[in-house]
Amino acid sequence: MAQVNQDVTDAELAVLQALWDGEPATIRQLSETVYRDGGGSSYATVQKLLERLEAKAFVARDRSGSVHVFRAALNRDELIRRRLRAVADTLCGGSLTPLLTSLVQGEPLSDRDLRTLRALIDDLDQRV
Amino acid sequence: MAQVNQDVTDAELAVLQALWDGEPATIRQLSETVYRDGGGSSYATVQKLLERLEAKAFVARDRSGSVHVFRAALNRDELIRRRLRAVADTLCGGSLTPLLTSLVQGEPLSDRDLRTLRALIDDLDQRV
DNA sequence: GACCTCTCAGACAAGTTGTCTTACTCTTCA
DNA sequence: TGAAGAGTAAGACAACTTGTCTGAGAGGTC
Repeated sequence: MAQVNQDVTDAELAVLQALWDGEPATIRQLSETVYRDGGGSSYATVQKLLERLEAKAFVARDRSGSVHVFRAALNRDELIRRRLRAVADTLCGGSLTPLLTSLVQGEPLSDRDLRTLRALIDDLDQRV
Repeated sequence: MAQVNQDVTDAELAVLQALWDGEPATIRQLSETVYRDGGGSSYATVQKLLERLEAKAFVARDRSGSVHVFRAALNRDELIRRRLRAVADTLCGGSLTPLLTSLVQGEPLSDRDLRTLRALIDDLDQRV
């Protein structure tokens, strides 16, 4: 099985962001959003990026109309989770706990963040 | 300013891991650790990887002896933090909070993790 | 002074990534 | 009906990254 790189590159991410905001959209709409400043073949570039994103199943393409319509098949939270897992896999033997402690200890959290976090944990406790 | 890629590649990480375990070490020692299975020019490979790591200030080189000795200038926790920050920057506008909530909500945490986390937060609360 | 082990500098192929070109297919409408 | 315009499909391309390797030269040691 030809293993494609299961992540999103910068240019691909720009297209995804546009889909997260406006979806669903055609290539033309996306190329106008992403490459606002014009620039010759931006259409073809977006087309290629969408093709690659589709190959990774990160966008879905509706071929039913005469003009294809694209929508994101991966939302921001899923992408975050994917990248966190990648960090855990390469640096923590797959465990997510070190990431948690790093986040809580490392950077100073605002009161608001602390409260949110505590609420989340209380919630989890209840559910047990 | 020629911006070097401020991350660690897979091969570089293998060398770093060896330094985290055994440090400090010479190129020869490292190449024997990292490329246990032998393989011709592993020495030169490790040498190049260390050169690149040094350029990024992720390892420090002691040139005082006739044989250079290397040690890690970046530990695992710092690398974790760096990667988390990269995720936050590209996907959350720099905020780390979405990462936290993703971790707490996304994957089921063990009782042990929950307790650790709660203790960490209590600790932070006290300090305020 | 021959030999060994270093360091240093750079070459290299393979892969990735962003962009562009070309060829072809559909619609649409005069 | 058929020419024009807009779309899709496929692949070429340069620039860059990454892992590996080569060759030249320096410095000990016996």
